[in-house]
Amino acid sequence: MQVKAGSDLVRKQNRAVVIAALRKRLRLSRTELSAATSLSPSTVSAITSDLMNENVVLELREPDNGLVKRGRPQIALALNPARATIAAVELSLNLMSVVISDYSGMILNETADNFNTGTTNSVDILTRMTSSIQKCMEPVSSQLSAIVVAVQGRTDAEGRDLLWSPISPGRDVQLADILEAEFSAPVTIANDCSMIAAALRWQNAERYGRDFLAVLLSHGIGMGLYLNGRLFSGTKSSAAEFGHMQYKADGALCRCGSKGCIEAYAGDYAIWRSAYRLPEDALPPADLTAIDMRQLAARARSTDGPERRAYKQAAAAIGHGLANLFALIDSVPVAFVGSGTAAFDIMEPDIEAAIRNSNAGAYDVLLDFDLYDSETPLIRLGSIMTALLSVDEQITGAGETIQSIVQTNWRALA
Amino acid sequence: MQVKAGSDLVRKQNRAVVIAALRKRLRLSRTELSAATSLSPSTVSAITSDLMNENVVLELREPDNGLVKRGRPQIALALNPARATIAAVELSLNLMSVVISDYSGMILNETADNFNTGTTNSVDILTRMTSSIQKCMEPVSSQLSAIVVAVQGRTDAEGRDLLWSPISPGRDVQLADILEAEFSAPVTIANDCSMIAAALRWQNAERYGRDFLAVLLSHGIGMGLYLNGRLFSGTKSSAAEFGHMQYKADGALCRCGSKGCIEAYAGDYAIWRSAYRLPEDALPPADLTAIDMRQLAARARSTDGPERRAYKQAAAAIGHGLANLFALIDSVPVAFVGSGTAAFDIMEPDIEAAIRNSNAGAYDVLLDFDLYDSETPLIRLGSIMTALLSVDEQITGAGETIQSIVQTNWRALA
DNA sequence: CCTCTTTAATTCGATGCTCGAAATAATTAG
DNA sequence: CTAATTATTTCGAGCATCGAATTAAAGAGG
Repeated sequence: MQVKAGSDLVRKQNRAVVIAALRKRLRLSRTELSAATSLSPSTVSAITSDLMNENVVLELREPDNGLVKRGRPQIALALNPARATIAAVELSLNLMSVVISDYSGMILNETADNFNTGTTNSVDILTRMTSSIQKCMEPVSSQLSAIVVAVQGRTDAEGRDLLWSPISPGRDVQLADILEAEFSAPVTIANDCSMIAAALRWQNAERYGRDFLAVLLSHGIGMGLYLNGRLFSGTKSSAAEFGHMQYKADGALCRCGSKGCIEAYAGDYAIWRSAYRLPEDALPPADLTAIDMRQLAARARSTDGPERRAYKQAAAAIGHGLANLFALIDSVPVAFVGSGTAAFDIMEPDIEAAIRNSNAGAYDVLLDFDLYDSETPLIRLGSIMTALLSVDEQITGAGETIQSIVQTNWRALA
Repeated sequence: MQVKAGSDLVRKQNRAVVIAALRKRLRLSRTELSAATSLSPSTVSAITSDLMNENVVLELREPDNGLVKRGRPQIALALNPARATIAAVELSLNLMSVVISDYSGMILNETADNFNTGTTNSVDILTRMTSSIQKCMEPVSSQLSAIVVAVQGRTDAEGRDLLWSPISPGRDVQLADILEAEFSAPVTIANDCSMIAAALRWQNAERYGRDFLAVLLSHGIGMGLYLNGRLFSGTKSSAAEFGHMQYKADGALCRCGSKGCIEAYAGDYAIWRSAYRLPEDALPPADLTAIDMRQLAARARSTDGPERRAYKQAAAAIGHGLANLFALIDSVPVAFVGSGTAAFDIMEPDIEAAIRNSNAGAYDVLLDFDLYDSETPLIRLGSIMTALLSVDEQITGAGETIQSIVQTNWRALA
């Protein structure tokens, strides 16, 4: 049920509003903050004065922005870069990368560690991760305030444990607990596709404001989904396992061990397997390169052979999944991300056909696709922003929540 | 982005908390309210005094509850039944029923109107609906404060238009606008399965608190879903069209016009069609009775013939849909509702098998099913509660929303 | 160089909210 | 009839926002 409110929560909320405005617009005077937040100048004054005492916000006096104006000049405020330091870790197939950023989002240092993730047990991965972070922090003389680990695979709903990952044999690894003990900073374990979606939203709030879908087309198939301006996740795990919705009962073998998953038709390895007419229950080697796939796509474009059929089947599987998803949430803009987008031209017609041919197609279905060929920068941006926003939360005084008094219309059953 | 807060919103929130407590527990003294809401006695005093002036709350002096205690006796407060009157309308196949309730939830009057919905156009249905409501309001000398119409079919996301319904040929009927003009009360058009879910949640908050699923097994297949304590709906429509997720590409013909929907295998008409080996693209007459279906189920139980195969196929389709849904949201408790539950014993093993055989089954999947044979009382309860809670919203001062300051963990990308 | 105008930011008093403590009200116990 | 007990209201303190008045810091102009 809803919970009581007090004036302290009002302050927290308005502090959060001010910080969010600065996070988004980088430098704002008090007057501009007042306009942006619709708080009165006096309130902005009070809040920013607090925040300056807490070293969260700085006055930038230096740069006369050029235009000379009548009247007292505005003093720009900005988030204090030195207020906090965060780490964004990406763990993907055979690669662990670490980025350190200050509170303003500026990157201070980065490292990459290549090793065979498939043959490394979870204890060793953790050891590598802590030492990577430590190494990356060496030139930075400060403590970490937040760590976000973006990982291919399924995490628990609270973002603490890595339940399963295709890149490593470990299961139920309590990453967050261990890293928190090591760095005494709050740690979040996030699904990589969630971070992609977070990045898109940050980059382009216009287009990816409330509802959209990011689909990662790569060795495997992943998804990040925003609904109502919130990242969607499962009740117990990160879920949103688009790639593991079932396309065909008792169908092709998937990396996850089940049969018939969408990924088992649309992942790089699946397209490869199908193009080379390998048996559906065989897992081909995991070391397909982007070049291999580009050659495959080229052959699919040039001749109507098994390669093209493989891509068409992949498209049908993806379209089937989207149709089913749209049956549940209605159609939303979709951003396809990753190396698989290089062959999107081959697949698009069949993806569209599958959607139009389903129930979703009976309504004014929106087929609004964007392509982003590389996922890495998005995962990085999403992780950094997630970490920074979690620091913002700590600063505004997290923990409690003001519930929405009045939820939209009849969705309100308290 | 988040929006600023002021002390007026604190009051609104706390009023809402007080009203919600009274709505749930019916009669509470100020002391008990203070304990239930964790507001101080002084604040409860101030708020209840306001609410009594607004005729929202009444003091109940009469009933000495029996137990004699030391000290000043508590005065029970309750919602004032006379404060508002609401109408709950159910529009289903060949039946339109209306219930009038007072602000305390007591039913004041009800009517039912049987007619052939399939051959009635939307204008006539609307005429019948307004006159039904008027007739039902005749003995009640008051104005309506809210109307909820529960209807089989797809509504728009704001609950205003009926986009499509299997029971009537009309499309995009602007029910809410027209009824609001007629009764000058806020109107919500809701999907019937959403109302079923709302009722279950109200009835049993213990079990159906945060996350659960209601699946209607009847002539068609519908779903109502709560996630995070909120009713789930699509971005543009009520969506959540479980029955119209695709089970087999290019499969059996569905009422909705598409092919291969879950409903086209698991709806009563589909089971019947399959049991009688009618062609998959034929729509059998829509007048199957519960008795017909019970006989079919009996035959399926007694002999291993086409009837049993029909039910097993229905179960596979339902299990497939649940598995795909669980891939997205993780497994949740499921309440199966409606006449189809009478044959649930035949289907359960195959439903379970389909789920376990999918990716969802690889995790600690929860198979937690409940049966409710009749949907009508649930739809009624859900509609009444939805209407009452919308009146509560009007009273607490709806419109504005205090956003959650701090959203859980990293789901926060503002 | 001094004053006026203009715009930014702060200060101050008013108002609204919750809360704790004290006061008041309405009972039973004896 | 008085004391004890429990419920509710009243009152002052504390905190937050806001509008108006004040102070601060520039450019414009003679």
